[in-house]
Order: sequence, then structure tokens, then C-alpha cells
Amino acid sequence: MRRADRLFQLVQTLRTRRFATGQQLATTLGVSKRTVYRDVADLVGSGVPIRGEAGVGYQLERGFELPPLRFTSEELEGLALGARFVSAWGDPELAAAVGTAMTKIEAVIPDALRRALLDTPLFTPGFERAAEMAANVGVLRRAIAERRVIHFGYTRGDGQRSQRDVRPLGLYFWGRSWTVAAWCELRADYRSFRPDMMDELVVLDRTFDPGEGYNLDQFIEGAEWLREGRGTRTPGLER
Amino acid sequence: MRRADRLFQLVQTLRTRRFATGQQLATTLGVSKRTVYRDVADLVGSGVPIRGEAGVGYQLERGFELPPLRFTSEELEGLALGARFVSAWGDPELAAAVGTAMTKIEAVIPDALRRALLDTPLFTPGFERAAEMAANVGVLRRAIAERRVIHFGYTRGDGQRSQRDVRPLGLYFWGRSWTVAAWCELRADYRSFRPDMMDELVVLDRTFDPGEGYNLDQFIEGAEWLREGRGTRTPGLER
DNA sequence: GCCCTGCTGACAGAATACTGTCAGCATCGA
DNA sequence: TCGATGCTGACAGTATTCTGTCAGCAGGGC
Repeated sequence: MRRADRLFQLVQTLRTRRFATGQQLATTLGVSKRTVYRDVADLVGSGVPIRGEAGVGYQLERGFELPPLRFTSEELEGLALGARFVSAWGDPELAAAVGTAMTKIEAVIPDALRRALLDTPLFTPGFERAAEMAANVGVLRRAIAERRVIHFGYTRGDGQRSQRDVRPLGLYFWGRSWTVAAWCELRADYRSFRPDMMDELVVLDRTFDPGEGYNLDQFIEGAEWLREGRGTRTPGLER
Repeated sequence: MRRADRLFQLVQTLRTRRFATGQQLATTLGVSKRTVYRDVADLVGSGVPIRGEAGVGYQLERGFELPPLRFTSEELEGLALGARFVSAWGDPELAAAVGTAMTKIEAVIPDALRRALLDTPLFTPGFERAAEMAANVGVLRRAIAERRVIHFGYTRGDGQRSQRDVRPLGLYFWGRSWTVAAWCELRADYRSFRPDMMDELVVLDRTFDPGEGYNLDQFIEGAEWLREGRGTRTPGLER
């Protein structure tokens, strides 16, 4: 086995096992312990965040699960604009994430590109209630990905309050505000809700299977306005 | 010199010179031509886009000026959302750029991450006139970066038409539409314009120096509504 | 047609890297 | 204190890579 391949495999092993002692790695890779130490030293020298602790073993730091990406300046320009959108209107978690992403981007671009890419005045002004609008979006995003039922109190525009258990299906951003598409267990039908009108949002342990009757495809099917992509109003919205 | 260092230096040489023959590279690096060919083959095998043409020489393809970036999954999630924003509302050039960026991202993420990252239903519905709105934005973006005066015909809402020479200072996206902040040479004052109401937009050869009286800072100073970040109307807009 | 250049294969000697063994020190947790 | 583990240095034999030389083919520009 070529050394380069072995180094790769060492990282892969750490990726899957999280913890491994030098002896274990040596056995797995079929080399001596001394060679493992040398390999680890080389990898660390190349920037791989492997941590070794005496009495414990080796551990790969989080965040190294993805390979590096190479973007063109045009692509970075687009991503940078997108990052501003997210900063202005995304939920705080994602906004923070794109913040660190932009820091990484800024660190590597040469000065010549900097002006066209970052100094170009391209603004997505946040509105007064932008942060408020995005308040619950992060939680909803996770709930959708994990297919968990959520519970919340909801106050409609006319002041009427209700408690809901809903199965969140998708998030929509309409230029000023978010809505979440969901199957409402109270009404036994599809409904849209505005995250900023929710309070006491809780993600329940209960999960759901989006294949059984209540899924986003059906929601979209019932929403002519959405398919044609021209509506600005949201039918079924609990407003 | 270690081989790895030489490979790096070869790329650096091509970065700065754009063109170089194998013989030139051999002399620069202090090795034989044959070795250069081997090095180039290795680099190409590692994904470096070097193009060799018989009778011409070697050339490094554009887009390789930037080092690779390593993002966490959270950061990629944020950038992915931003990419959707740009696809929906950005100008066609940037939309295409984020498209290829997303292709690169999709290519590397493991299946486990794919669902949370790409399959999460997170939509930024484009509106009927979204493409139309962004029509001239790409051109304006370039003009701002290059500080070039632009000329266009403008039709206001009341049907009144005019021809303008303006110095574009910045682009704003308001959730549904774009405006460009500019110094209007006709009115000798700051004005905002909607790109979708421009026709026959031309970037002139004439450049301007944003330090001389008409710059974005002054524009912002005169725009209380913008500083406080709460307005949805745009004073001075030629509507 | 001619020159310049990229590109490939083969080969042999030189240079380099790789590896295991041994020996010892440092650090962490029990 | 003790054991487990990380970590470092030295050394020598082996394996691998690297490199230049030579020879030839192919494609682009003049």
C-alpha cells in the first residue's frame, strides 16, 4: 500500500471510530506503532486536526468530515451575496454559520479580488422586524430535517389564540417573511404558519413519516398559487 | 528542493506568467524538460487545470487562483440557503455561478449530510417578475465595481421617459425588488433607480472617482430611512 | 514542409523516503 | 505509584521514487 493511501485510510479510520489508540491504528493499517506516529505527525503538519492525548488515544476533531472545496471567484461572489441574504433574513444559527464561512473566504482571497468581491456595495437591508421574523426558523429547520412533531401557541392577526401540534413539512421565504408549511393535527389538514407568530415553540420527541398522506408534495399539489410561483399570498395561512 | 515544493512552485510560476513553455519551466525549476512533463502530468492528475498546447506552451486555466476552502456542515447549510436566495433573486450571472458552486458542494457531501443539507425543504419562491427584476443587476454590479458611468433610458411609473447618465454607487435588494443608488448627472443629485425600469443600459468607458463629492457614504447620510434600516420605501426613487 | 512544442515510453543509476527496532522521556488516569 | 499511551531520536537496511538521457510520435503555427 502506498504511503499516501495509508494516510488517507488513517483519517478515514479516525472519521468512523472517533477514538483510536496508536496500537489499534498500527494493527489496522498493518504497520508498526512508530510508523503510525510518523504518519500522524505528517497529517498534523498538513493541517489535519488530529489530537493525541496520553493515556487516551487519538481523536479527530469535529468539522473535518468534509473535503475542501475549490470555488472560482465568480462562485465566491455569488456565495458572498447569498451570505448577506442569510445574514439579513436567515435564522440566527445559519447567520452565524455564514459569518464564519465569510471569514474563511475573506482570509484567502487576494487583495485584487477583494474589492470586486467584498467591497462591492451590495446590500440587503434588514428590516425592523427581520430578526423577529427569523426567530423560530432555526428550530423549525431542525424539526423538518428530523421529522419531528412540534407544539406551539399561535396568535392570529385577529388576536385569536390556539395551541397546535403540527408536522412541519417545509419552510418558505417570501421576501419579507417566512412561513412554514405543515400538517396540522388539530385541523387534520394542511396549514401554513408564520414562525414569528409562534410562541413557546417546542420540538416533541414524536416523529412522523412524511410518506403517509401528509407530505410536502400533497401540500404543493393543493396550492395552485405555489406551483405557478406567482402568488404573494399564502392560502391556508393562519393569519 | 523537495518534489512537492517544486510542484507548488510550478503552479505558482504558471499563476503569475499565465503562459510558459516546458523548456522555460525546466530552466526556472532547475530540472530537465522530461521532469517538467512528469510534474505537469502529476498535477493534472491531482486536479490542477493545466492545459498544454503543442506549439504554444502551458497555461493555467482561470479559476485556479484561489486556494481550496474547508467548510463545516453548518456553514455549507448556510451557504446553500444563500445560494437559493441568489438563484431566486440574483442576477442571472450570479445565479449561474452559485449553481455551479452548489454542484461542487453536492459532489462532496456524504449521504448522511445530504438530507439535512440539501433535501431540507427550504424555499425562496421566485415571483413572476423575479427574473425581470434582476435583469440589469449583473451589468450594474460590474459597473459599480469598475466605477464606470452608465447610460440608460428610464420609464417612470407615470410613463414619463428620460435618458440618464449616472454614476452607480451601490445596489440594494428590498425583498422583492432591487434599487441602485447613484449620482445622477442630469439632476446633479443622488437618485435611486429600479434596474427593471431601465432599458438600453450601456456601461460607458468613462470612469468616475467616488471620492469627489458623490459617494455612497453621502448618499446614505442623506437617507435617514436607510440608516435606521426600517424603511421599505426609497426616497429619491424615480418611480 | 519546417520548426516549435507537447507528450510518451524505456532504462539505469542516483537520491530519497520508508520502515522496524530499540531506547527513553512525558503525561494522563486509576 | 503504576500502567497505558503519546511522543521523540537514532540507525540501518530496504523499497521506492526520482531524474536525465534518448528516441520517437503528434499537433499547431508559419
